[in-house]
Amino acid sequence: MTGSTSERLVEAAFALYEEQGYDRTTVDDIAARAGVGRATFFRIFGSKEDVIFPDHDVLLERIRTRLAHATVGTGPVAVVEAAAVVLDHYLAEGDLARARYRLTRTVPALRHRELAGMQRYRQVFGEFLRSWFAETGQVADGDVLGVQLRAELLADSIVTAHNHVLRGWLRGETADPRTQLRTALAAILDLHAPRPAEEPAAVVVLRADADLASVLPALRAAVHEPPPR
Amino acid sequence: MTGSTSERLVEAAFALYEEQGYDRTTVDDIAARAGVGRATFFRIFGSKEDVIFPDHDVLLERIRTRLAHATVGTGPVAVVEAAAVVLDHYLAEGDLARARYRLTRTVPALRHRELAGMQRYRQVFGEFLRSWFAETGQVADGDVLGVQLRAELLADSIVTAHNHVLRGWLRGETADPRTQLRTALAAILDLHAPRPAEEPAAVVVLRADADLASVLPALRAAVHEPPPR
DNA sequence: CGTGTCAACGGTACTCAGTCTCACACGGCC
DNA sequence: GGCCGTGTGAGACTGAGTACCGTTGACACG
Repeated sequence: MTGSTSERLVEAAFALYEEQGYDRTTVDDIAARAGVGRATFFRIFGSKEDVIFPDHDVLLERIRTRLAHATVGTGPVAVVEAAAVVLDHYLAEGDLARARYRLTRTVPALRHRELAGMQRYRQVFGEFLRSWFAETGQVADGDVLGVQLRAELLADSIVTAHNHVLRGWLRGETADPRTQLRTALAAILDLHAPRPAEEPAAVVVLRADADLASVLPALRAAVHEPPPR
Repeated sequence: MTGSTSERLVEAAFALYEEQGYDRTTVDDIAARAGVGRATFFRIFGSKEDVIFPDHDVLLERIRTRLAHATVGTGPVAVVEAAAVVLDHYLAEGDLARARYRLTRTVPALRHRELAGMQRYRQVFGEFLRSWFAETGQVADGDVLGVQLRAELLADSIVTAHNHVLRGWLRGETADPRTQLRTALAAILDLHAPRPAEEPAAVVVLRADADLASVLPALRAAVHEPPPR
């Protein structure tokens, strides 16, 4: 037997779901194929559906920490990179992600579970954006939509854009999903940006794989420097 | 016994879910309280969760017919009224909608079912918007986001705005939810409307995988140089 | 070396959602 | 009367998910 118990269960589940279909596969089948007891399956994965999904808790925590490091001026950067964290995870999964895609398209129960998972990402982004809008005054006090709704709307867009790009890659239609996501998110952030725009505005999205704090001073300096004549 | 079998089952289900909790209520309990057999329950409602939700199929069909009557110029009007159809349905439910709200906030299984229901509305709006965008040329051919994604984004916003207004009313915070929905949707449609004239704005997406210094020239150029007219 | 502890696992019994089948009652309809 | 479609109740059955118990094995500590 290779791999941990958890890995063997995941492999067995994916294999059986694809071979004989989700409905015709029992948890007993999966456990037997992985060489463990049925109880062990339910100890590791709470349900028959959870086996095929990534560990959302881990992913959400990574997003939260990335967003928590955002300062007043770097909200958009943090959002883009947080979304990129999730995308990168799926890209790294490769065939596993593709197999999951085939299943979620076919089995309603799995599609619903995926929806429930996505909602948690919306909430995390939404909560961040709500406080960010409030702190930075991005949304005026007398705004028609209000801070709460504007945060929800943008959070929806972020998640939807991510899923759109991801699906494109899963279908093999996208060569460079990472830049596609960044481009899309830049356009979306521009769409949601405050619109007293008579001034020429610039939305700059950077990828700071290294320490963000170390980049910020240089970035500020670069922006505030007089242009070379 | 008053009302049809279906109505009695709904009443019994709501009552028992609130009295003793969703998990501690069995379908047998509901059927017994309504004075019918267990099989009858599953004939009318497919599952234990479906009892408390409105008939989405009917509602979706109403939306589809309303959207189908839209001409090239009346897209936004159709969208607003289609959303209003749904809102009006919930408003007419009154206390029933409020009871459902209490349950969906509390019980995860019901929250997930609600999410699955909402997705269908997103799809209906999304499909309409996609063809409407394509037919009217609302979205340019060389658009960064593309017709498909733009339709998804706007569909998300419509559903989210609806839910936002509805929740506000369910919590007793809103006096006039109908006009509030129309106001919000107007603002959202404006947000997603094609930008009239190309204002001097620069969206710059950079990858700073390497040294920041190597990127700075491009950054300065983007920030300070006037955009090509 | 013996012994306590703790975590992971297997096994089993139980509840209950959901499906299916069969039998029965009721109402038209010829 | 006989016939048929429909709605219903009853009961059997599968399988997910939970709870509990006993076992094993690793790892200390004496």
